[in-house]
Amino acid sequence: MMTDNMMQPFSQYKFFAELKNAEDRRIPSVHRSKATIDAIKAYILEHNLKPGDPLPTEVQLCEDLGVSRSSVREAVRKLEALDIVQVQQGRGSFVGEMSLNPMVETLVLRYALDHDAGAESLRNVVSIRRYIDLGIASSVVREMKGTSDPELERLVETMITKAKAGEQYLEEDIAFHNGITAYLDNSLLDQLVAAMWMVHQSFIPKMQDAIKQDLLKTAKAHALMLETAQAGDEEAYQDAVYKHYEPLANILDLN
Amino acid sequence: MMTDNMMQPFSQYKFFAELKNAEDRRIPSVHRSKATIDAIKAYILEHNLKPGDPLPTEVQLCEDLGVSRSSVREAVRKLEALDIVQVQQGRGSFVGEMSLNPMVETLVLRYALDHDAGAESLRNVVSIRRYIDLGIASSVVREMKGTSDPELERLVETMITKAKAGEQYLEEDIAFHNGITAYLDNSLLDQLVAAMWMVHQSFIPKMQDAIKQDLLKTAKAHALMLETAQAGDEEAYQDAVYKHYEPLANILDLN
DNA sequence: TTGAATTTGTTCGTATGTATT
DNA sequence: TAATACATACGAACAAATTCA
Repeated sequence: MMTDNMMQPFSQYKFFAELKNAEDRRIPSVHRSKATIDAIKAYILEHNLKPGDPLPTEVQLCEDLGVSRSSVREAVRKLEALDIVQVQQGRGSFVGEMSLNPMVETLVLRYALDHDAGAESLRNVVSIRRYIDLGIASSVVREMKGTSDPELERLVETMITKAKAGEQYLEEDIAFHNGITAYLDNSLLDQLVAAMWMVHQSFIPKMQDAIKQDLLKTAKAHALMLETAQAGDEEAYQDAVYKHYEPLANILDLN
Repeated sequence: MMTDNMMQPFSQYKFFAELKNAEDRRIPSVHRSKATIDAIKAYILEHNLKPGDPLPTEVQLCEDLGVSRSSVREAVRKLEALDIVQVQQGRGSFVGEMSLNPMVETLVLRYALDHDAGAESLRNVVSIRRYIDLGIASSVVREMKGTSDPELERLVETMITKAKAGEQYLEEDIAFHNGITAYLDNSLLDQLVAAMWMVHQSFIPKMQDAIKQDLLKTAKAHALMLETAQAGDEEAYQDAVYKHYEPLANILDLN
């Protein structure tokens, strides 16, 4: 079932090769939106455009592809939803960042849908966050061993201070985790961690009271993660990760 | 317990509540597409619809929201791109699966963009796959210890057989990894692993020759993963994971 | 099998909002 | 302030797919 879908992302770009060989080739009369999407993707690939680079105007695309304005607009809308294209009224269309934000949006909606499975859904997200933190332990420790990081230390300080004052520290929290993954030089990982964190956080407001008493515990776990990583102790780092998720694990019945 | 509170993070959907209280309230004249999207999302939430459930027709939405058909269509297009809505010509629109497929599509394009950094992009994806496999080791071993799994064993057999014959085993490969994660009872993890695998595989054709000689090595690593998991040996399982990615790690210069 | 009704797919023309110069 | 370029929105009309009598 997945084999067909799987190969699709690749073969779809063949369309452009055909387009090149026959400039006057027109898109079939039905389902032009899909073909138009492929054509725009192909245009980006062909010209090796990077995020922020301008795309042809809607009218231009209409002429080049031989489709109507509406079809082009609907195609652009789809690409916009995926953050492949950014549209600015009055200016034009540009190549997007292709971030994981659309995924966040979808997951947040999806996990809000069935109320019964809501708790389990949040459990899934938190689980994955912990899996990743455990899985990167070895690499993190190797990269951070013997280093010092004033920025991360400042974040830890701030989180502990805020925790003691009973305040949340959402920004510092994500900044800390991204500061850790930054050592791994993997931009996709950075985004994935940030995305999971955002889905996670979008559900947190409702359980603020439940975790409020554990704010300090989590804040100190961050400190422990930083210490153990810099000390080069992988096992202790993984223990710190478990401690970090312990308050949530208790609430969500994570095992 | 958290069911009702679960709605809280979705203050963005306040629009719909306002719409209900003032029936004649119309969406602002500019950027209706965004508001229309929110309204459709709200409709799904409000009616607690599940994947496959039918949505109102385009005309219906036009009347209910007081916007033109074009606006509704563009809004639906965006939701379709995110797999939040599925549209079938002649039948209607339905709630989508909200899968991670859109993310796969985006990542494949994004990583196909700059050929120079293409290798590093693939490196990122493979790295994440390995991080996850390492991170779930502890839980996998705990869940699989002392069990037996004819299906997984059959997959391992097939992969080794095909490897010896010099054949690829894409389907068996992903089936194996999903068979492992199945023990963790985390549907989002299943999809994430499958998604990363698909992004990964979409780049494989380019390096088929390079990894062809390592087919057997990887196939046997799968066998080792299964054995060590069932034997309850976490450390050996992690070693098996490293072995599993070794051929790729060499090519991609993973550390 | 035919045909009508329903629903989405596509096009065109027109008017308006927005940003740049 | 005016002109230009561009995206946003609307509505009517027809095409194509699906369903059902």
